[in-house]
Amino acid sequence: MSDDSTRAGRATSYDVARLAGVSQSAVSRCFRDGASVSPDKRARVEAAAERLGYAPNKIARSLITRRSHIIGLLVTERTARGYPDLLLEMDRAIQRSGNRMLLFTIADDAALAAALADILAYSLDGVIAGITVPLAFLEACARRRIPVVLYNRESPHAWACSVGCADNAAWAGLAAHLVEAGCRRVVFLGGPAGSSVAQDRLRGMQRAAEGLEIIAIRHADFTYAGGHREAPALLQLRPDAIVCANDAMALGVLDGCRAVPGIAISGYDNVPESAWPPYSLTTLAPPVAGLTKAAVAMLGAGDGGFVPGERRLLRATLMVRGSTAMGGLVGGGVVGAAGFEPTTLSPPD
Amino acid sequence: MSDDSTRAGRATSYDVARLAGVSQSAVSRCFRDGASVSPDKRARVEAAAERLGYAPNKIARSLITRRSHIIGLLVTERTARGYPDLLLEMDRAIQRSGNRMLLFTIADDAALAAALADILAYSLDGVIAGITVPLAFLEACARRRIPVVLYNRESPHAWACSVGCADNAAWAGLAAHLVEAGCRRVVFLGGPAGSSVAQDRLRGMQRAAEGLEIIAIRHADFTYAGGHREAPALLQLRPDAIVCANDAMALGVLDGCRAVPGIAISGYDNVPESAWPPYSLTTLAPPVAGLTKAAVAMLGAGDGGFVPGERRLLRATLMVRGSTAMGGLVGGGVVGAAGFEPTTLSPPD
DNA sequence: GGGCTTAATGACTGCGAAGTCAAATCGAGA
DNA sequence: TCTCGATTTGACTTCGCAGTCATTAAGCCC
Repeated sequence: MSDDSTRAGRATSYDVARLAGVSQSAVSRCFRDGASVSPDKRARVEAAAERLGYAPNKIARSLITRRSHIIGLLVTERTARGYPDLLLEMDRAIQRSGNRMLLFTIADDAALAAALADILAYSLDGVIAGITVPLAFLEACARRRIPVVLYNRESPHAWACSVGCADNAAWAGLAAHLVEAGCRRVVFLGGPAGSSVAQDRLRGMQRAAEGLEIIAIRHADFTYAGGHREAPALLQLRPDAIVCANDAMALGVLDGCRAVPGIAISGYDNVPESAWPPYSLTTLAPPVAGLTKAAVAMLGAGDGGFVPGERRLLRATLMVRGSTAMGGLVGGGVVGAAGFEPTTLSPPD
Repeated sequence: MSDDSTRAGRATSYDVARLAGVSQSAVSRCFRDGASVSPDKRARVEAAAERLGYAPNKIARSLITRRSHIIGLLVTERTARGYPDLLLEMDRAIQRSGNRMLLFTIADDAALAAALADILAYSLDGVIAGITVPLAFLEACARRRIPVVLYNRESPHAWACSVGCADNAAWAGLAAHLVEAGCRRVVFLGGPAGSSVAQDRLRGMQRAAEGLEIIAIRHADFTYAGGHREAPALLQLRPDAIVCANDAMALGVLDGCRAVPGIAISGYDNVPESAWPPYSLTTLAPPVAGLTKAAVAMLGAGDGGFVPGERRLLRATLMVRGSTAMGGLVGGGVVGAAGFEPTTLSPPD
């Protein structure tokens, strides 16, 4: 056949209008809600659209509606690699809100600057930032009325909303648990200096360290390899417990300390691996599904509008496992295999 | 101040033109390459743009240039969760090509249909599919000249390109290694029935099984939990080796078999965890960075054009580790800790 | 059947930039 | 100083669709 459907490129609303014998306006009305079209006209239009494989061009539409239905997610490369479930849950929540997710994994300052410029250039419908962004960017978003939700960090600007994790109770629970397990001397293995969540977690532990003595604070890079490298130095401090700022490091520390039993080790994030038998890592579990849902909801993308400056806190829970059992870590064998359901997960920098 | 930069919304090229005392055309020319503008006029325009915080609206631009500079990535939820480095490497490669990545994680057929519709509706500049897509979609892309690259799967349509992993040599290497380790009776733990990579890997192993007897083929769901669940049944078959279609399952099997030493276990993907001491998993390593780079390059997004129907194969390598050492797995202690550099990774369904 | 409200309809404009084209400007060579 | 080619320049059109508005048709009550 040589009808319009075989030509290159896609059909436009004018093509459909011509084929259906109606105006372009009528076609447009058939593809958006709230417009009134007579049943027979709608049928004709839909038949023509079907025949031409027509669907409205969302780029063109967004130019006039000023809504792209695209939401940007800003994360560091480390977060993208270490917390796959975060990306997955975000995309799920964003899809459920009727939008799509444009991913910006940030490697360095240049990449961040480019990403922020693109967010404005594409005039996205909203941004979720799992990374610390410059104040000037928030100001630009405020001026352009672009909703912003900061993930796991507080907002320095009245425009941006934020979601975070209320983990004081969980930290207190961990501290009590460690005391009960007979620990006194604790080493805290923190994250990179620039990371705001690393700071939050250090403070969280410090506030909770009732009955414990934090004999040292050391730093690694939030990775398994970093924790593993740090293990010997940590052992030299002769601690009863090593509290790590995230699971990846804790797992590395744990593997680096297997030769020395009797040390309790904990993490933060509750990544899937922490539940695996060789680790059975005690950890603090942020409610990632809830946080992502809340973040997307606060953007006001699906339904209501964006309410600037809101802050939402969800409670973290303590997951006690074998790595802090009486007498410390069990030697590496199977330690009470339980469920390995895809657990919840994690927060970014 | 009450200049234009304080008003809501962003400045347009007309605003800049007015402020600079030039035409909109001139402003436009200043922000794209290949156009000639006199130096002083360019300076005036840039000053005005700076003052107004102007940058071209990429949505509006894409309407007329027909290039959105957005590339879609289609993956299953399982892939998104299990292979974070794949997403990361993809986004890196896409960013380097001057584009952005729109992520489509697919949960079910409805989500797939919606995603494919959106890919057409947003008229993306290209699609990389790490999931099997309907032939009709490829036809639609061909008609609209939308570049498509299939990741880890062959194309059923002359339009789409594909990248894949040449792993016959690696499979042969694994088989030889197992024979040398004294293995004869092999059980293959495959993936879900619908997965094309699961089938590829089964066939890869079958072709290579020189000197080995595949005494059984069983199936799990590509997850750690699935492998762990399957372990007891596998052990009942009294195999010398268990060859798994991916690392996640292999790690689960390994943890489920620790009580029974002397069984070689291998995986496929070389995920970071496979290098961790308690696992030290022998595995086949696909060149993920190379595959992602190739996929993006074949889209022709950065420079040249898209050449339909190309196929690119990159070689996988065998990573021999402790899990297939003489006499099988070592009991769970530290097994030769080596480097834990973020290893390469993995392929989707 | 007249006057009324409500629904349906199409011509037209605008979103914000890029591309086209002809006019204007500039330089260099004769 | 004049002419010819090359560079600048701005008016105008285009991309595809949604929204505005005035017009027409349809229902409805008395």
